[in-house]
Amino acid sequence: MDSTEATVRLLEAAEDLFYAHGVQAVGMDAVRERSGVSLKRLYQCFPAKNDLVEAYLLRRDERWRGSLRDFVHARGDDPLAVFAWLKDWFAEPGFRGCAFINSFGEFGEPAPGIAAAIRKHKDEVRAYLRGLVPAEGVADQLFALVEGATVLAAITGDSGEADTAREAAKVLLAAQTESVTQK
Amino acid sequence: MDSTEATVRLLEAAEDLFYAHGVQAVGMDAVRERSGVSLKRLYQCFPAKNDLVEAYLLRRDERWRGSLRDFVHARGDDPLAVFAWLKDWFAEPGFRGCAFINSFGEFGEPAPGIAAAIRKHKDEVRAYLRGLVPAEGVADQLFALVEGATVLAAITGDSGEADTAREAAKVLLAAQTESVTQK
DNA sequence: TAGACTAGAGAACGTTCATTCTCAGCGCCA
DNA sequence: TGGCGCTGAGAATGAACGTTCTCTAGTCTA
Repeated sequence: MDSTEATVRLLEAAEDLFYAHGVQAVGMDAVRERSGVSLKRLYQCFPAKNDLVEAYLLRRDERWRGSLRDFVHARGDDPLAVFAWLKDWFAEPGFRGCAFINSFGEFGEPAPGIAAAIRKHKDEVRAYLRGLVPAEGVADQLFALVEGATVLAAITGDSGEADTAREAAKVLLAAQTESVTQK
Repeated sequence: MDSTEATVRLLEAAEDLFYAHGVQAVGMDAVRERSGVSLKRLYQCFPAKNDLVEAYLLRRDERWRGSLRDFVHARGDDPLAVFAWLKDWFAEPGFRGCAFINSFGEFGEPAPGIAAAIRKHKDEVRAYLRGLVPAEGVADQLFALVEGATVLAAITGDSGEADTAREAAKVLLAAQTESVTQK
């Protein structure tokens, strides 16, 4: 096993474990066991746990947004498709809310790299929604709905939160169209 | 110092510390130091840290909702006042997001009492909003906005998220009125 | 084939922290 | 006054865990 394969296996193990149980609850030994990579190699690839956490977040950000983007793009970049994607996500077996919000909660004073990764994710999602919705204000409103629905679905375990948010988004998008038409 | 005063001082210290730094980052010794209550007494009042955490959450829930309720009631129970209150909250010096969402993130598998306290808080807030807004669907939409704005304000540090959510709420409430009027 | 480097397995170290124990002091009741 | 029980201070315990170290064995090169 070369170093790049070890890195990938570590990141996959870390994502599974960190997302499922929380970062603090998972020891480096658990990552070693699940990845099949020795501790020595682990610390060669990631000199400290914080580095692994940061890499986990950056990787998850890419994959999460990629999945959303592909799904929505296949539906003609309809902003409402975002909420259909959310509903699928909420209903997945291991769904435990937003990894970035959870990490934010876990670390009172996060290491700088971790804090940056969390903010980066939210910034990127916001930028993506702004690209999807002409009016910037409305994009930000949808963003708040997305975050709220995610948090509530995680806590209540009810994927129907996506439908509630979708209904709200529909009204907000229609109101935007009207105000544009009136001008 | 009798036992009830010790309990109050412990809860106040716990709230300050747990909210500011996260539950896991605060040791029982820090609670002892801040409260001025001896470790022995601490463990008499709360046999384990989880009990203290649970009591902290239940107490914070009461106080948080009380503050919101009073503020909104003083403004004629206008649902939009909720977002004015949020904005004030977001701008407070020590604001670090929703204690319940943060705790949810901290504990991958929370102790039963803690999980129950988190769910209770969200259930109570939802019920409160439903009392404030006639249409149940719209109340739930506002709830998602509240949660989303809180999470984003915590991560970005921008209390303006409250305004974004308020604008969205205004549109949603107006749309509700229209649909009622049309009937 | 000898020697140098490397990897893996797992022991070891040092720290943190929840929880419990010890001990000395002090009020309270006979 | 003399013991009894409770208290606070803080040491002790035991576990978890991030990180490093040791040792053994294999592999590649000259």
